Amino acid sequence: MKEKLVVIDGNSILNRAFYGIMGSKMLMTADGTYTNAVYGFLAILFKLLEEVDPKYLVVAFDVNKPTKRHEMYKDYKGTRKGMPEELKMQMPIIKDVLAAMNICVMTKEGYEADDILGTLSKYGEEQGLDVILLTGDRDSFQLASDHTVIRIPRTKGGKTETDIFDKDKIKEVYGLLPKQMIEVKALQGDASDNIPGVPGIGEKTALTLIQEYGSVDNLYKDIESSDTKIKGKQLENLINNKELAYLSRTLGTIDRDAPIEKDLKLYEVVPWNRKEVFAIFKELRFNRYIERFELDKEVIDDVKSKEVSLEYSKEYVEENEKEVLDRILKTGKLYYSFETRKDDNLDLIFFENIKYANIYSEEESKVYTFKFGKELFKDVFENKEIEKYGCKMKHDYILLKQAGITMQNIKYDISIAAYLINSNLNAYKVEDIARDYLSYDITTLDQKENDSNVQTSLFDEVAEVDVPSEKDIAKAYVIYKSIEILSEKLKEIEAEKLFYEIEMPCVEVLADMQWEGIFIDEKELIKFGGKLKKKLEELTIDIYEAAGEEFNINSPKQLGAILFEKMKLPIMKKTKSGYATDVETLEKLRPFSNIIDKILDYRQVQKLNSTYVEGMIPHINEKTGRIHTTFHQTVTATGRLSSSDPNLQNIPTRTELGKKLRKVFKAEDGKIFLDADYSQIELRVLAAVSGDANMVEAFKEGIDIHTSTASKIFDVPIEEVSKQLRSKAKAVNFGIVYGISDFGLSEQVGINIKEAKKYIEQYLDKYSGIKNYMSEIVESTKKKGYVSTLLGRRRYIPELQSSNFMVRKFGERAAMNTPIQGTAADIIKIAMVNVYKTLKENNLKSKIVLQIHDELLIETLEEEKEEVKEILKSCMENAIKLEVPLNVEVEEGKNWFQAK
DNA sequence: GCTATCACG
DNA sequence: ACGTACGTGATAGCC
Repeated sequence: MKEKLVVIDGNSILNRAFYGIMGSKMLMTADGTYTNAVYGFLAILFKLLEEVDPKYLVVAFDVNKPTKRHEMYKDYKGTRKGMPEELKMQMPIIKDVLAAMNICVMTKEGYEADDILGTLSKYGEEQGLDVILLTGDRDSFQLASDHTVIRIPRTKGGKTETDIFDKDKIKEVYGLLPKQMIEVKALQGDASDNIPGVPGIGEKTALTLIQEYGSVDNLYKDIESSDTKIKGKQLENLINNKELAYLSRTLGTIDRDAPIEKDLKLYEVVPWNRKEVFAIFKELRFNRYIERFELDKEVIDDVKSKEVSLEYSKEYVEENEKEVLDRILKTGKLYYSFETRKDDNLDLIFFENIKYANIYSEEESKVYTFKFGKELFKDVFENKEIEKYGCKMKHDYILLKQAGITMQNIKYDISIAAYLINSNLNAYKVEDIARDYLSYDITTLDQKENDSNVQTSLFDEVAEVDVPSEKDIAKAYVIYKSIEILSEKLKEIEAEKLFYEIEMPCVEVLADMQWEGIFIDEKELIKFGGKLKKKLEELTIDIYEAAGEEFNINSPKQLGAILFEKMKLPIMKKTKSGYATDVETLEKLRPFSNIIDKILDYRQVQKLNSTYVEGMIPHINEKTGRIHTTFHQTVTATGRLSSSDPNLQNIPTRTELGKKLRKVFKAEDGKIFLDADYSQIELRVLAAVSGDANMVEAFKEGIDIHTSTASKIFDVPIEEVSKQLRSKAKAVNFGIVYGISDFGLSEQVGINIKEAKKYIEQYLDKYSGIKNYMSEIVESTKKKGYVSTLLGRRRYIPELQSSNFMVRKFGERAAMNTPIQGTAADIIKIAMVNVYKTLKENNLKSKIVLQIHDELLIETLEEEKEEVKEILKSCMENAIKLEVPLNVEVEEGKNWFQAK
């Protein structure tokens, strides 16, 4: 076997990686440094190294200066936009990484990476090597030969694979020799490099011509002879643009004799400088790669020196605690972090309590650690005059509540600030913020501490050390230190009002909701579960009988085998791993067998039982008998809340059976639920932000919006809108909010794409304001990189910069949807804050229990009921002044089912 | 840990 | 021509 030389077109691959990576969420550090291209580049590189295991490896880059091609043709690459900033900033990073990996990086002034590929492949062949060129650029096909293949990566569902093009493959695809690809390009040109080619000749024609004539020379020989077959416009174009064709051929020809350093020794693959690679990966947060190559093992000692110069001192306060505390708090500002311990005996929500309180003194640049005690801290945390600065303060609020303390003046939560700055990240812990905004790594602080502890305990067998955690101490400092930067950024993006007036007040509201929880009748729930289980047994028997054998109905794989292999039902749709068996697919199979009905029933009942009965029971708090869901304020990209453990924002309501579950969510004895719902909030927001006259008017007039839409797009009078038409219009309205596609609408409504397209055209015709709004929002998002809600909440949409059609389209839909969903989220948050405040001010005992995006569930007393109804309606409807009225309906009931 | 499915707005 | 509605979280199966 021959030795192998791999040459990579660095620019091309980096570019691919930049645009190709879907989960761009995780690939940007919070301070705006993008890392996705570097990450993707490495993914592709590692994969290749694994597959090919080359002896020699070179990564070639373009030089950011004009090349000889520019001299020949001043408009060369003239249409190319500059690299987006997000990609440009990754250029030096990848070079650092490659340097640390001791990989040969090659550039040559006046030449492009392509030319280096060409030259090295020639040289490699001469040296008797097999050459593999890795690039995203199909121009390189001209370089293929018996000993040179081209690999083009493609991302497929997060996995990177490469298509291999050798001489034969090119013959197969294009019917041409590699060298002839140059000839094709001479005629076709290349839009991305602004190589002109012959006007009027595209890929198809160019291919056909070269297949027929072999080369540009031969083609013109034929044209210039008398009996050419080519005629008409095409002939004219060819004749008139002969020079362009030859210029394009020259421009498109890769130089195989660039004056670069040819020395195999330089290209040899050698071990990495692992410490350096580790340091870079650590900074880039490439933990996957660190683990994969076990980079952390040997380097842990080295990091210590590189890491953190946290500029604070610390002190454990053992006496005169009160005085020390008072002295620190003279500023009226409390920067704190808690260290907690597990606590099985705890009678409330969490199984942990506060062990130490770390408090940062700005004046002394010092973190004081106090043993936590209610006596010492109650006054401090309940003092409304002292501003509290922390991280994840909802959590702290509940920890304090468990100690009998109700935190007041929750002023500044850095996780919330970081979320507003970039809502795309998936963690906003102190550690994350320290890393992203201060370049500190505080995650290893205790490890180091432990290491030294272990050593001492060798001598002292029962050295049960219980010293305060270094990491938790550092947190108090980080909270103080990061606020400067976070606040500056908040100001920069004009999100201060959103932060101080909506999100921060919301922290207490949510904390209180979580603390109060919602009552659930466990007995009744279990009874309901019993019924479901019985039903499941019956259905199971029926299904087994219909199938002729027993199998696991819950396994899509086994179910697929039964339906499509054994029973030979028609296959409508496939998934990656087998047959699709989702509801829509099964619905279509209904006519073929009565097993389908049973399976659909089974699925529904199984879902209810497993998720909502069995899944709910462990969440019933032993002491309170209530469910304390966790509301998340920093999860969604749009600004909505989310709920987990359990998720109480997706309790069934769409089916009769599922709805019954809501009966077990009850108001306490003597109390009653109020359920307040915004009607059509998203469409109203759409009307308002787009200012579309027709839609605004419909809402002002109080006409049913779907009926109104139906009348508009189907061109029938309002009175004559049938149920069917209304329901179709409703789907269109929904579609619009989601960033409509004809395909999506056709799937939803069950019509063909053409018809769906017609509906949409009609819609955008009648609602021209919405049409304009949608195209403007996409444009501005593309330009700015983010969209904003009415209240200035930002969402970055890097997908919009993608060259991948699918990814970009997704970005467009997200850009259209976010201002709508996000503004609605802003509005209900304002409403919640106002409701909470008003209830409190009026000394009412009512509590907000749940928020379900456009709905608030309140637990109230009979005697407060009417007053609270008024408060709800007024706070919610007047949360914001829009071009259209907001409409809220309030229902009441003993349980959630009734109140809905 | 990933995939498929399905619950909600 | 690309393949397609937006935003979430939980469960089960399977590797």
